[in-house]
Amino acid sequence: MARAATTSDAFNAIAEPQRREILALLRGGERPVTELARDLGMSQPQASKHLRVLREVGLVRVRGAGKQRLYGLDARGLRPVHEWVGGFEAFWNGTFDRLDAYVQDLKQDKAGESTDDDDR
Amino acid sequence: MARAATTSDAFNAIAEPQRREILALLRGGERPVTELARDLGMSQPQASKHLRVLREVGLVRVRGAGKQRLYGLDARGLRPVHEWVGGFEAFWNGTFDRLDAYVQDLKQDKAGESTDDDDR
DNA sequence: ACATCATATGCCTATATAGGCATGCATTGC
DNA sequence: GCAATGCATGCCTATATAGGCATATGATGT
Repeated sequence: MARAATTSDAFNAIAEPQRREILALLRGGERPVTELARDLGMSQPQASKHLRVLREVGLVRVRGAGKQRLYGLDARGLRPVHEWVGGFEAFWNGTFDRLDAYVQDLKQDKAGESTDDDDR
Repeated sequence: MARAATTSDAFNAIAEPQRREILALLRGGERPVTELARDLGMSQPQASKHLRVLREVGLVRVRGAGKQRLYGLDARGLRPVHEWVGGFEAFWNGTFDRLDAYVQDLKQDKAGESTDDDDR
């Protein structure tokens, strides 16, 4: 099987750096495709394709403004991502540093190998 | 070109649901591959492969404990992700609701087209 | 040294992505 | 209606992923 579709998830959608850049740019307000493409140094088709992905996962919205199509941010879909990742905050904070705990173990292991069944 | 490597980024690494589950499980402490595989209903080789990706992006660490290899969480790499996504918090909060703002514009645009150069 | 248990790798397949390019489609203005 | 502008799509390629399966590699105990 291949990787999950980029459109399956906000997680997958934002895995692509350029899409992240697009989203970042859109914080400044709505923009037409061409402008995004120019500012990010990508081709118009590429921008359109990335925007399509972002639209399919609901991170972006379009509205036609005459000849143009203005893309706007809809960040609500990022909330679950933020929450999921936030669930690990304690672990990089040092507050609940599981890492330290086992870096200790690591050092002890240098001396005598322990079975460490207590950590399972 | 293909998608960026899963190992290129924490963003890419966590795009895969099973890898997210692994990370979540590891919050409970270190675990050997087999156990992870069993608990998540995946094959041992698959677990090993996912763990390899997680290890390559630094989200996970291994330490040999006799015959076993205990995998432990190293969430520090998730911090940048959290921060990036957090940069959008104002936009799903309603605090700085760009979406509302432009729904307003939408209505106004019905009447008179504005050049919007102020928003660039 | 050997059998055993725990993991890592290799190989094969199906899928689809990002990107380049050309072109279709839509809206506007003349 | 027609030309022009703004975007979306289609087509082609290279790449590599997730997963299944078999097997190599590693460490342990006897």
